[in-house]
Amino acid sequence: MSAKVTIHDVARESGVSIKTVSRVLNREPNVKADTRDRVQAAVAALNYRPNISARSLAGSKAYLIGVFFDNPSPGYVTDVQLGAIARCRQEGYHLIVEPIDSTADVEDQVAPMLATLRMDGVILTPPLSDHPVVLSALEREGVSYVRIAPGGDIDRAPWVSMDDRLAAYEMTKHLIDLGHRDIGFIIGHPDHGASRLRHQGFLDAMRDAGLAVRDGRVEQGMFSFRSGFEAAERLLGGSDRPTAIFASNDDMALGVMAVANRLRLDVPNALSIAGFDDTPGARITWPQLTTVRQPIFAMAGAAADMLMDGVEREEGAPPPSKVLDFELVVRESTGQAPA
Amino acid sequence: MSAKVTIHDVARESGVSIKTVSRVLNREPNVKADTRDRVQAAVAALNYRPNISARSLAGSKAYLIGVFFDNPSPGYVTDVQLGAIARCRQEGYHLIVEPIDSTADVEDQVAPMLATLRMDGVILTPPLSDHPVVLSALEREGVSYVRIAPGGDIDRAPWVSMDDRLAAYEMTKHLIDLGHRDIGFIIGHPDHGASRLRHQGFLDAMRDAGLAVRDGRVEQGMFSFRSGFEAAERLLGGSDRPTAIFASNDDMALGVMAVANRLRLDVPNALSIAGFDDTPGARITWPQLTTVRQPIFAMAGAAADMLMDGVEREEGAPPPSKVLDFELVVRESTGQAPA
DNA sequence: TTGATACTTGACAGCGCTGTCCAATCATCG
DNA sequence: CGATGATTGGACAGCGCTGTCAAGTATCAA
Repeated sequence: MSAKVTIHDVARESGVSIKTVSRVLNREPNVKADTRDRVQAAVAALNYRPNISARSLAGSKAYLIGVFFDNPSPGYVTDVQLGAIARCRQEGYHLIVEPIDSTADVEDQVAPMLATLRMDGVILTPPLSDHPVVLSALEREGVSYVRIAPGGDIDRAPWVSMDDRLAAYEMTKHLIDLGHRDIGFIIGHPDHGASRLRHQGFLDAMRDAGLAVRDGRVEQGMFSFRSGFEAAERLLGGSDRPTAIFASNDDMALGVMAVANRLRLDVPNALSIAGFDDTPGARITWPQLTTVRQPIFAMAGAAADMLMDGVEREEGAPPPSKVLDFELVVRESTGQAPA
Repeated sequence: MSAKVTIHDVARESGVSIKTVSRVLNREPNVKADTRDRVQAAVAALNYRPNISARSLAGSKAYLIGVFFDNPSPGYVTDVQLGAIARCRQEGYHLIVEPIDSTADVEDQVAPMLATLRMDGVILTPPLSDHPVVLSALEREGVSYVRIAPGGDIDRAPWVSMDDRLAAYEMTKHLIDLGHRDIGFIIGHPDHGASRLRHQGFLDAMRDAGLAVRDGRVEQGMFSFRSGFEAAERLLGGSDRPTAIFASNDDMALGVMAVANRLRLDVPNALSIAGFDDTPGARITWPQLTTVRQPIFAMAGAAADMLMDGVEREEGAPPPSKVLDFELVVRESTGQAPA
């Protein structure tokens, strides 16, 4: 193990006090350019890295950002992590991941962890973005947080999102443009705020096109493959079936695809299927899924940025927020409506 | 923000010195039961949590375990994280995730991170388990690590694994028992140690059954859906095709499934398909995939345990290791060979 | 030249905890 | 009953860094 280089070594090497080294490290103003250069040279020469524990003990920053998730879609979680880390690395921050089991006592999981590890901030992923106990625990402990894709109570804290309603609207419009008139819809998990928005987007698009949503054409799902499968069985079970089904996420769309395969319905010629999220699974099927690409990577990066900037919110002003662009990904699972 | 409770508060509350509180916290011996109880009562009453930065600065433990991964299958990574965390929570440890991009300069990514954050240990997932630069960086910095499913150089450091060869052997045997004689195989990514072992298991089973592996029946894949798809096109392209295909992971098996669908080959009646890993995708298809369930969750947990125990290896003795059981998951994608 | 006003730098005191070392207390035995 | 060793508790010194505050130095107008 290489002997630990400390700030004292750097100070000695460059002939200044440790405080000045600290100033250079933290990019504080009021250091002569010449001094700064000498210190930086010493840092490089000794290959010095500040110790994060000492920094966080002495100072106010912990250089640690948490990511909380619950019962995650693996692809989503991984994307969030990658997006957040990409930003954190540049600033010397690290990412702590904390799965939360919201079927157990959430308070018991969150409170101790916040007390032991004073994180600079936490990124909340759905459905935790809307979990009241998590939010209040964070607030009580004074840990700032950013919500990804919150479903409501938008003025409570900073958030990053995309326009789920608009995305669902455009996907529905895509289907309508292909000639579909009778479209089925599968709602997402009721705990996820996005579910409502996507449903609304679907309804709005249908209304704006002057199309009726027929009875029994909207099914409740849970964002899981199985729930999509079961919803599709109900939707496609009789002889009177819709010509297209729009599922609120890819997993459920894949469930629909499985039912279609089983019923020997040709996708997309007999039935068009659309998903939402563009998870890896969307490409791991044939035909590949038409879906909406969420800017998850970018959303997480933006959330990390907000946390690291540590912008103080002014009294009365709305919290900072950011809406990123989605992208309609049209692949082979949607096509012209049958005549 | 609730005022911070420190070890001094607990000491005052329970009428002992801070050192004694520290002893109780760290389960050190030589504290009278009575004293221990008083301290624990005070800890509970004040809702005290030791500050992790102070602990790691003063002591030798950091209470931080790293998980390194590269270009991960999201399901795999998530499973590893969940498995590791389950153990870490009990001991008050936290998990730091660090994606490594092995197409860039690995040294530049690993060295600074190890220096700033003195982790107690690192869990390496494939293909990083076999990455020479990562291993030597870790060794140079004196950070202990556990490799998950290493492909070779087994005596270098502790590891956790399953018997990939045997699992592939048994899956092949399952196919043979169903009457298949002409079986195709798709090899995994050459950088993953497991690829070789799975291939070997396949060959061994064929040999033991007295079956020949025909020319052109073994294709190289890259563990991706696309590579499986392309391999399957070659395998199934002509009229002379195998009756079963065993892909080295699920993603590739799904690729095979897609080709089969496109060619209107009935699975499993005309073609049996087997995968490996039991990723979520294995169930997100129809028919569902026969595959091998890797005990990823358990392997990660075991790795975390090894790290937290911090067992010192004796000179000359082989490093600790653990081989966990796999499980053959027979679902609908494999069936009797056609007559 | 002088005082006022920047700008730079450093001394020092902790942050909250553990490791070391010593003192006090207790049990046990010849 | 004193001596011996084991058990238990506490004082104290940092771990490596940042925040505070004050001192030193350069700059400029009067």
